[in-house]
Amino acid sequence: LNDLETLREVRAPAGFVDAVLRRCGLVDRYALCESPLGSVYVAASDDGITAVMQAADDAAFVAAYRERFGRKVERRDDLRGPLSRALAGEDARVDLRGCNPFQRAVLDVTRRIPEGTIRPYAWIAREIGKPGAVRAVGTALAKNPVPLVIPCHRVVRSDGSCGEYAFGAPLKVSLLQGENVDLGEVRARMSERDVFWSGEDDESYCYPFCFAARPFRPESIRKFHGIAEAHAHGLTPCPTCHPPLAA
DNA sequence: CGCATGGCCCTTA
DNA sequence: TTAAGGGCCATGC
Repeated sequence: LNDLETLREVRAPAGFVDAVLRRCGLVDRYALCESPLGSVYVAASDDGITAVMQAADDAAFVAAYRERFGRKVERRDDLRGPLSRALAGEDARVDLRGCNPFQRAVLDVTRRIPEGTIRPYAWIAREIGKPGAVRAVGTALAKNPVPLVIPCHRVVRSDGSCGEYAFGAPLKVSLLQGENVDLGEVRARMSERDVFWSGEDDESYCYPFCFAARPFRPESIRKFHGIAEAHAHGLTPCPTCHPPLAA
């Protein structure tokens, strides 16, 4: 019964499901996969993906994995395809058992940031109900065990600058460029404080960085200084980027 | 603009 | 128990 329930919940590619459900002990499995960051080691347990790491070779990876997660991990090349698909953004299960509730909340929100989209650290903090914990959000993302799968590279500073990244800021920039995110434009948009945007026929107002949910056409953008002005036009907060409801 | 500073919250040693 | 320090932020020059 347990296995049936698990099977029902898994939304990962079929090959991955098979592998994950094949209970062959308490040892995690890994494969070397190609990614936008180059070759990376990706590991999984029965519950989902546990780690995405760079390492010099297999021995170094196995040692680093044991050091960080306290678990043994063995190579399984037949997982390469499924794990690669997960890296590419396909829906896959993730095993975050090593994360505390705060970290998990941060990662859960970060995971829902769509490709080609960015969000500020401060936005994540508000989303998890801890608007003051901005800095701690950065720390939590720094320890993201599954970068790319949980796209922490899409979290940037509130002024639109890129911010730090576990694999180095330059790689963060190129990942975003690969998703057609124009950081220059992002920066320009976010330079205006307390300004909210809406499209011509939209019923809601957004943070200016809400450009994936709402591809504003330049000629039809309406800008509001403060949300009171947006409310005066009968607009409601965007259900995706959740701008404030009241001042 | 760019830079420095104090503040903030959470984790770790 | 405490203190230090981080993928930050808002201010104030």
